[in-house]
Parts: sequence; structure tokens; C-alpha cells
Amino acid sequence: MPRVKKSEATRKRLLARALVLFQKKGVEQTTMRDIAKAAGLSLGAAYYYFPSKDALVFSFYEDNQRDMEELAASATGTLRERLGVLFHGKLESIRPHRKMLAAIVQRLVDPGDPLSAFSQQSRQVRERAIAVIAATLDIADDLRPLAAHALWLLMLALMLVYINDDSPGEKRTHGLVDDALDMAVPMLPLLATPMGHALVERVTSALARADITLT
Amino acid sequence: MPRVKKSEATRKRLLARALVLFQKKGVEQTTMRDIAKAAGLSLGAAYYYFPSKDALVFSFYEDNQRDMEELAASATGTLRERLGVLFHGKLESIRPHRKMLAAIVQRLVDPGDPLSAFSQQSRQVRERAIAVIAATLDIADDLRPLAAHALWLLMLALMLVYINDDSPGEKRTHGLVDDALDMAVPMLPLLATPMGHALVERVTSALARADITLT
DNA sequence: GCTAGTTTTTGAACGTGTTCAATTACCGCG
DNA sequence: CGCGGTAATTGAACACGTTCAAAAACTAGC
Repeated sequence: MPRVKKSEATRKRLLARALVLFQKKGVEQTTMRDIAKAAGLSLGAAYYYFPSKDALVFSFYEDNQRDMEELAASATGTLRERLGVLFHGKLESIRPHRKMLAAIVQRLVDPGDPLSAFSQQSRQVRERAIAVIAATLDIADDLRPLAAHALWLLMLALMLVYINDDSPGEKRTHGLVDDALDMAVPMLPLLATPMGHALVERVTSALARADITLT
Repeated sequence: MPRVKKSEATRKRLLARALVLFQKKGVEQTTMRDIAKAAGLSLGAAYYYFPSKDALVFSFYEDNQRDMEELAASATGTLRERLGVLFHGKLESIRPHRKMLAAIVQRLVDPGDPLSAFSQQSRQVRERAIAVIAATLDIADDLRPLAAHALWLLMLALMLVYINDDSPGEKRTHGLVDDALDMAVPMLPLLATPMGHALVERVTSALARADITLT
């Protein structure tokens, strides 16, 4: 087996074992030593493949984001229906790994140092998540960035609620998804009114003055 | 010196030394060993007074929250002016300790385990911060919880922006404070219209169905 | 002043994330 | 097939947050 393939297989095995342990014991209670052992590697080898424990957690989320992109691409129906598919699907996809969400959300909102590779990676995944939402929105181009960012923040908030949702089938959070989308989606056409445009322009320029650009 | 006074003085000295070091080196680069040494104590003694490094960080924020309560009590003028005093004052008060903000914000949004003392402490501080904003708002009782929570989320977002603001006098973030309040405050009276009341009722009941109560 | 009880202090030790020099294994080329 | 170069692997060691048993210090009551 050529090296590239073997190393890729090893990396995948490591991640897979980590996910099983994170699911079983939680991220904090799972040690890198546990993970290396479960993958049949030494501790140092685990660090050869992933620079940190946090990188393992985040790698899962990057993969999950890819799944969301496919899900969004295949969703059909009204905007409300497509957003519903996306939001509910996101929660379902993450369900077995809810214990990792706290760590993930914290990473996503971490202001970090803008120059660090660490932060740039987070930003990249964040931007891709926002791009998926933006691609789902069929509204005017100038309105889309702000609306997509707002919906992404809603998604984050919902994930935070999901973490501690112990209702059967997490129906509380899923119900909140529906309620929130039922409120948010009818507001989107209001953004296309002159007043809506003015509001968006005002928010966007305030952010721009603070050097914050929504792409 | 009676014990209570001496131990209180020791605790204060420890916190003061920690804050100096956090300011100089950042929270992560500052070790508990550094802090203990700077306070003239052993490492174990430092842990006698504060249960964790994080607790030191958070203790500062609790004290800062108390200062905000006094500031809010003394603010006068229009609602916009009072909120401005509160928001700008918050940023100014935290300015020398911006390096600590990332850790603080993460703690404030951490979903944690609802049963843990750790989470309950965070929630308490969060609720006090929200209560200060609520006390500043002169609007109908049924509208106040939601508006206060929204403004508190705005404050959090502004703190995240503040962390990486390298403009002179952090004028970018302060400018954003003014822009944001200039947009938000005129919306508050709109909440008192029948349509506003209906919206607030709808949001509040959606949250209630998800077991989230805004107090 | 002595004693018992409590608080404060200490420093060795532990567990965990991480690092890194050395070794082993692998691959491609001549 | 042998060799050089590179990738993968190892395990000891380090730093840091945290813990805890033992010792020291202090206070109040007799």
C-alpha cells in the first residue's frame, strides 16, 4: 500500500476511534492516550496526524459541514421547506455527537487572533456554513449576506439549546427550529421593501465602519 | 489581624496579581505558578483561595459587573443616553483587561451542565447583567425581558469585536456601539404597538415551549 | 499559658495535553 | 538488491492545571 493511502487510512481510523470515545465519554473525559490506544497507536503518533485534541473535534465538524452542503444541494420545495431540511438535518446529523457541540460552538465564536492559522481555519468553516445558508436563500444579492449571517447565528443558538435538550427525540429543539423559521422566513420578503433595504444598508454600513465585512 | 480580614486581604492580593499578569501576558500564557509566586504564596495556597484559574478570570468579571450596576444606577438622561453610558462604560472598564474577554465570553455562553455549580455561577452573573439592562429600559413589563436579553446579546457581540480592535482608542467598537444603539433604541417603542406586542408574545411563547424562560 | 479546633500554607505528586529526538519502516531510483 | 531520503512511529519527558496529606499558624476558651 502506498504511503498516501496508508497514512490516510490511519488518520481516518484515529478520527473514527476518537469520535466513538467522545460520544461515549464526552470530549473532556476522553484523553489523547485513550484515543491513541483505541487506534492502536502511540501517543506521539496521534499527534503526528492531528495537531491537537481540539483539531480532532473540529475535523469532525468540517466533515459534517461537507454533509450539510450535500444536503442543501439536494433539498427541494419552498424556501421554508429547504431551510427546514437544512436546520433539522444539521441537528440530526450531529445528534450522536452532541457532547462535542459545546467545544465546537466555542471554537466557532472564538475571536482568537485573526492572524493565526487556528482562527483562519475556524473562519473558513464558519464562512462555508454561512455560504450554504446563503445559497439556500432566494433573495436579492444585497440582502443575502446579512440574512445568511443572521440565520447562521440562529443555528448556533439552536445548537446551544440542543446540547441540554433531554426531551424525547429532542423535540423541544426541533419545535423551536420550526417556530423560529416560521417567524424568520416571512420576514425575508420584508427586507426587499424600500424600508427593508434601508435597514440592511444601515446595518451593513455600520459594520463596515467597524471593519466588519459580511461576504 | 483577625482571620477573616487577613484571608480576605490575601485573596484580594492574589486576584490583583493575577490581573496584572493576565493583562501583561494574556490568560493562557500566565500560569498558576506565576500568579502564586507574584502573590508570595505557594501554588497550593493559590488554589485554597480560588478553585481554578478560570475562577480568577471570572472573579474579575463579577467585580466588573458590580461596577456596572453602580454605573447604571447613576446614569441620567434619555434612554439612549443611559444605554450609551452603560455600553461605553462597560467597554472602558474592561479595556485594560481585554485579553481576558475571550475567556469570559466563552464562559458566559457555555451551555455547560445546568446542574453544575460552575454553570449556575455563570448564569447568575449573566442574569445580573441582563437585569441591569432591564432596569435601564423604561418600557412595558411584558416587553422588557426579551428586549433586555437582545441588548445583552448585542453587548456580547460588541465585546467580541472589541477584543481584536486595534484602532486608536478602540474607536471602531465605540462607533459600532453608537450605531447599534441608534438603530436599536428607536425600535423599542415599536414593540409597544399591537404588532410589536404580538411579535414579542410569539417569540416568548416559542421559547417557553422549548422550556426557555426569560426572567 | 495551654489546648483544641480550625484555617492557612506547603510542596510533592498526579493526570493530561503536548513535544521531540531517535528509531523504524517504507518507497523510489539506479 | 542496496541505498538514500522521507514518512511514520515510539516513548520519555516536559509544562501546566489541579489535588491533597501533612505541617504550620492562628484563635478562642478555660
